[in-house]
Amino acid sequence: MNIKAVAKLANVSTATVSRTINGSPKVSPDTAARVRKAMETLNFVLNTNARALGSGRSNLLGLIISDITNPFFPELVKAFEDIAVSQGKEVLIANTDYDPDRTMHCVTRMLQRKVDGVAIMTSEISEHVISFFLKRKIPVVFLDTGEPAPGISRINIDYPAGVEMAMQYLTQLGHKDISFISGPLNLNSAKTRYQAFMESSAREHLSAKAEYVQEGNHRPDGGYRAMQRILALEQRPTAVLTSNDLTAIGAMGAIFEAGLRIPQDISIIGFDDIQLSAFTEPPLTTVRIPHKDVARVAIEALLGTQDPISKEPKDGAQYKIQPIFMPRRSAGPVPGEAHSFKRRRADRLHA
Amino acid sequence: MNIKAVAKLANVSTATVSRTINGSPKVSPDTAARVRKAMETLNFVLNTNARALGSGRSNLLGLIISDITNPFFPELVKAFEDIAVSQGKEVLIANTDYDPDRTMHCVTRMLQRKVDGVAIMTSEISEHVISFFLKRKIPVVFLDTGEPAPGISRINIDYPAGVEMAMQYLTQLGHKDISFISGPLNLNSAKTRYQAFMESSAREHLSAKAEYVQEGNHRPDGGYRAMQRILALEQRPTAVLTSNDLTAIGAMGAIFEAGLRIPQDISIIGFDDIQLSAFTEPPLTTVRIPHKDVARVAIEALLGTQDPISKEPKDGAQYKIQPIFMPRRSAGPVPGEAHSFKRRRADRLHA
DNA sequence: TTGTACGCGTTATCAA
DNA sequence: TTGATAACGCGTACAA
Repeated sequence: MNIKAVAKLANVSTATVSRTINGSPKVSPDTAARVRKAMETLNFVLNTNARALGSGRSNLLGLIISDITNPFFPELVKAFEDIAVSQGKEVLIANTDYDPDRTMHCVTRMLQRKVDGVAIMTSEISEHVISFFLKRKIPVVFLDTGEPAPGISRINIDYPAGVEMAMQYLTQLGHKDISFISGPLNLNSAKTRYQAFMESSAREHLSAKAEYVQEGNHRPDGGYRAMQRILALEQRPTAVLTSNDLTAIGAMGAIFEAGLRIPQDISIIGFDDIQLSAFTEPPLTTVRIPHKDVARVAIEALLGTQDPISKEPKDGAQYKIQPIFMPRRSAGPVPGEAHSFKRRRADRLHA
Repeated sequence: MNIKAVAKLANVSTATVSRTINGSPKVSPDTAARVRKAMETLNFVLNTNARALGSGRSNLLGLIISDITNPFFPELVKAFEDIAVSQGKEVLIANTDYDPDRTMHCVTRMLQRKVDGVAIMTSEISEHVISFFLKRKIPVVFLDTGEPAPGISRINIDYPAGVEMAMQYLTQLGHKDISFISGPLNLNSAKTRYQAFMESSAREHLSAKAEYVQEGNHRPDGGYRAMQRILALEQRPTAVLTSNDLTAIGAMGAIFEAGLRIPQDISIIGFDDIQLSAFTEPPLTTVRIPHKDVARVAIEALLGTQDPISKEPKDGAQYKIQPIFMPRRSAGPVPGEAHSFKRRRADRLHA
């Protein structure tokens, strides 16, 4: 069940079989047909290991993410895979779980499998591992961290703009006491969002009480606990911004359990816009990260970043992705004040 | 940066390097040390393609799932990966999206990469593709479908038992009019759950109105729409069972939008117990599928199913997984009747 | 248009 | 305990 058996059955050389497989134009239609028939009857399956070994190319794109359990990532993975497949590439997924050891292990896997490019969608990666890829001339695209360089492309989500939209929305609704539940602050990605909040908060001259910022873990339980701490505060904020949707969902649980209403008593806004956020009660107002764009741009960067002639990495591109504000129903006017606030339709079905 | 360079630097043959890499006992400690040092200085990375080609083994376990966007699967993937890695295996993930063509493509990928075993966690796969794996003596484990056979293991979730627990719970709370929102009924997995409901419903002598069963799509939007249809019914049910948690979450949105309360006006129960279901409002009563057990058992089946001596597949094992009922707060006594119902604590933090 | 023959990096067999 | 060398299955010059 290798190329040789096919060649024998079709009465051609292995080279012709190989050419047929790879759609070479210089193989006569009828021999090609004969070869294909032989493959069919033999149930021939190409050995990609041998192919990669011989050609040096694996047709594999690596995708490193930090937490497959956070719905944002599966959505990203799916978009990435869809586009990759449409370009004739396959995807090798690796999950770091925010663990440095495991991250290193993921990088090794990518190297071992000779990927044609890697998208690193976790900011928890030491810059020096890039060199591993660069030395081997493997194109890299990063999300959310660092500067572009030859062979390295960067995708930056405009967090400040996203946070600003949310803050503007809240201040226009009369909120002045706005809390923030961050992600784990030892993570760069979380820190970036946190800083964006702090800057926006300063710009709007809001009360910058230290207790108004509580640390979560980007998971519901962290948001839940952080919200409990916020609710226990002497002077409770009237609105809460969270570092991601999962955090917001956890926080909503704590709010309801305290017998408060959303958004009448307290407003809440998430970040990411995972599919489920349209189906919480009330539907979650959030800031969407357009994950399809992220995926598209990542693959574009990976496939376009290597000069097809010299195999030298070209100058890496830099992409900026604009978040989109998604007003739903978890954020409303500040309590106790009259505001003209158009209550929106549910929007559950219309992303 | 191949084994040859390492051999040269360490003044040994490539065979010795290979033996060192693979921890062969018959290589003297000091030569091993010399080799390791050489690997270090050269930043040597093993080429797994070459290894797979030479040895015939890939160290790769395939995992085919149907919808990575459904949180149940990432949780399963993660558990599967964790165990696989702890056994020195890697995981190749493939997502079918319920698409037959794509499914076939996934199978081909597995074959091409010469996986050492495949876990097929989607029931949407024609039984004849098994032969592809069996012919090549690749162990297979299926979830939720078919009979065990040589080289094929099966994991069956006891859906009837799971549904029965939910139904018992509801009937004991006085419910007699219980609705069911199914998954897409062209899918085997959805059909199984649907049938379990129908049987349980008959057993409990419940009103088996045809309109009480509505078809969803295993996603929130499907649950939302199905619930709207149910709410429009002349005689509304007092409780709704759903085919999975995502469906339940969508249904809850529709209930709230109709101005009804959960569980005072209507009770709802999910299936799967995804992480988020503890953080909905109210927390979702559901039937847990213990995904860690599923993952553990799957890998056990894959790794134990091939006779290590003869390489002949052993008789496949059959495993039955018992679901676990997770009472939270979305199901309560039937409206308008006095019942002794202990309202549970939230349980958000304690799975 | 087709065939021959070598190389890819590793493992495995057989000698030493 | 180590070394030399033949596979493994495919791609690809180069030749025909």
